[in-house]
Amino acid sequence: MPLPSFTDDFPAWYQEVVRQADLAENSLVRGTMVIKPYGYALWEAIRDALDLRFKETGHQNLYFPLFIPLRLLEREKEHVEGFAPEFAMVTHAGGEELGEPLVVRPTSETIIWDTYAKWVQSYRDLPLLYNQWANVVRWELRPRLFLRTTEFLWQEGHTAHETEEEAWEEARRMLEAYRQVAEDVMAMPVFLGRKTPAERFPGAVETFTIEALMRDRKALQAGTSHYLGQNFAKAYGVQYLGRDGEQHFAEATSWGASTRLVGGLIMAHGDEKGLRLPPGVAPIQVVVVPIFRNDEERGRVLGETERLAESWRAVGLRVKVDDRDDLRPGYKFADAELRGIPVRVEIGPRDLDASQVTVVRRDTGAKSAVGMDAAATTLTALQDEIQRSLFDEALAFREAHTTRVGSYDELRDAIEDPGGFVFGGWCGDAVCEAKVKAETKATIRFLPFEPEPTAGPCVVCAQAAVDTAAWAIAY
RNA sequence: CGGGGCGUAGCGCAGCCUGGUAGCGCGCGUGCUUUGGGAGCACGAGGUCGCGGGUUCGAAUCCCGCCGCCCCGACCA
Repeated sequence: MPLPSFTDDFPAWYQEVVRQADLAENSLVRGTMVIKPYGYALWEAIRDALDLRFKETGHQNLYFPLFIPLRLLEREKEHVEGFAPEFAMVTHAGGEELGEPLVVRPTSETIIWDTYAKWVQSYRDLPLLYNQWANVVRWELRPRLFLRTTEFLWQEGHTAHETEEEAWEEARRMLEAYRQVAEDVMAMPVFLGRKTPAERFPGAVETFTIEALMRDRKALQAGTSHYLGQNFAKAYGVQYLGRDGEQHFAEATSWGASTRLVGGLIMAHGDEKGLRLPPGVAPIQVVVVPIFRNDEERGRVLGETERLAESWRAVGLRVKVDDRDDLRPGYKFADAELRGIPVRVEIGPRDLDASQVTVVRRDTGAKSAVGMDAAATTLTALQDEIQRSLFDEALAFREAHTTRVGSYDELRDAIEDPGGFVFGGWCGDAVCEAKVKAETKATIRFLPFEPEPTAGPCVVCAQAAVDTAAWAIAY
């Protein structure tokens, strides 16, 4: 089945890619999804890349329960108000109405900090550098596979520190971990910055974000890291005896990234033919399609194909031989393209006669003949080349869709065309922020860490700017 | 919750206005021929027509009620 054109109808294209490439499908309860093996493999690759960086920075995994007593959530006022509309609550269990409703976690700060209160007595107990891989539930009105589902998989890091400085460093360190995974593994360039108070995590003092640009020119928040100050420590009574002999509240951070990243991966690189996966996350890096016309050729080709595939696996490539008996090569080519496999190798009688294989890049479509002996080296080098090339292409696309403006008219125009990110001065007033949102649907995605001196006055009200803001229409 | 639309085979749809015993494409199964860009032919399997009630000799079709889903408006990884 051909895909809908992604320039004409991007949402339809997205939905069909997810379906046809066997990534996921909707399940019975609205907003819930079944993640299928190929889609889950993408998540595993992202998860492993993140987990590796968490461990490298000294974190350990642990696990907290799914259910949280409602009263526990209510202790941090801003936090509970922020999440209350999205709660899924359990009111009945064991055949009776519960004395106290249980909230299915929308995030775990509350139960974790309530527990940390028992674990933290002294400065010697700090820092706590913990992370959990879990599912969470936020009741969604407008679900979309991977991008916004009622239940999703994610990781949430929750750390406790002795000093404010340490906690700020932690929040920035984990933002950097997200940047690395997005850019170096997923080949998805991201901007880093702070959120405005309106877009901040409920209960946070500061929220940092990585923001990516999708091929329909909409922005995607791809990961967030929060400096929580002492808000949760105070609400849940996490105090320690300090080096100075006094009681102090612990300093906190939290940080999360979710299965939404799979959606970002699809939308950052996809094209008219389907997915284009960077080798860093591709479950299959090389697909081999054997070609033959009769039983004699079949035996010859399949034998050689398996031998070559094994030699490529031996150098560390993830190789799959598409030996499905009932499908013709043309179908397999299209199928491999749909699934975004970075490199396709065709091996047929003509190749065998010339001691070569035919190599086709998914990202550019370029086809070349490579001698069998050199193939392992060539294929390995190609993975790096494609990884880099996808990143460069995405970066060029983002640069072509990033504008700097000095007035409200320019802002409006730039949101329409070229779309993407629009940088301009901002006075810091939520009224100006809300006005832009109401009139253009664009929100402030982030405030860059380094304000741009050229940004000029607030593009909305012309008062003095205190920040540069990056506006975009977002998912 | 306000506005618009849709429920018929695994998926996408036609049939409904003008009642007469359910059809098309894709997919699925078997066989033969095919195989370097999404194969062809033949045969075949598969349906409580969203649910309940009513009108009628007869309802996917007409009437009443209900349920569910999708799209557009206020929040969110």
